[in-house]
Amino acid sequence: MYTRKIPEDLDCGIVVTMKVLGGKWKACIVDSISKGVKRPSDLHRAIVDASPRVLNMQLHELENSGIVSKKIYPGLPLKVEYNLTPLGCSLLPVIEAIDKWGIENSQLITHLRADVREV
Amino acid sequence: MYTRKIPEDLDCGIVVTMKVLGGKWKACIVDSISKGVKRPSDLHRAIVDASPRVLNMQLHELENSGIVSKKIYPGLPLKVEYNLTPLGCSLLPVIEAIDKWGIENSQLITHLRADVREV
DNA sequence: TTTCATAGGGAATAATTGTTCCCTGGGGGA
DNA sequence: TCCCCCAGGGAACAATTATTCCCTATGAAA
Repeated sequence: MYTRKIPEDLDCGIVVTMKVLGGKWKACIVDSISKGVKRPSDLHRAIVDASPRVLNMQLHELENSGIVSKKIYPGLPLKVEYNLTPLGCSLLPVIEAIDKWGIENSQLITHLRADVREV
Repeated sequence: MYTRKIPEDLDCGIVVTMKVLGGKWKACIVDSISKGVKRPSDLHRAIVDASPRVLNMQLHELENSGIVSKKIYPGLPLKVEYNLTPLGCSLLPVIEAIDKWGIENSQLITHLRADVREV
């Protein structure tokens, strides 16, 4: 188990949401699941840029934040499915707002591409 | 200058927005500025948990993403003021959605406090 | 004249997060 | 039998991000 060394205050809504959604691919995962991509292997194929390992870890974190639920179908071949919980669904408008802004402004920040943080 | 080693694809709106808003305190900074806390020293006092150094760095990054603009008043004593640009204002609904979700659900995830990432 | 406030940067280091590589174990096709 | 599918974890390491400490400079107050 890993224990944070630096405490976080969860007074601020922003910090709370970011804690749940802050991982590199979490919002993408939730988004994909909401669009019907529910099985781990499908998610891997849908989000190619994410390494499979992180995807699994972040799925697990989302599960234990109560955002997604995991359903294991008995029998072989193995079948696992992730679904949004009601709490997860309540995140959708937030994610949509984030996605929308990004799409609308993707040109504006093209110059931010790789190597900013200069000076 | 720092150059990312791992490329990012900016095709996904979520990734774009997170690039702009992803720093630990950026959303809080934008939020504060929108509420009238515009001078660096006031921001430091408003967001106590952030170390002053990061606050400066993130302000600078926000500036060069075009989210905030910096106004330097000539003369002494020194006076600097940050304001939201129109682009920055367009982020407000997004931030508000994030904040709202977090506030509404802060109790639900209290058990996520410090030490998750178990197993 | 020491101390505080203003605004901020450099450098080193710590903390966090993500990646890579490799392994478990069973089913099924060539 | 060899290889790929499924679902997933351990360990070590690389990359990123944040913190800490200490520095610049000027004005004003104690």
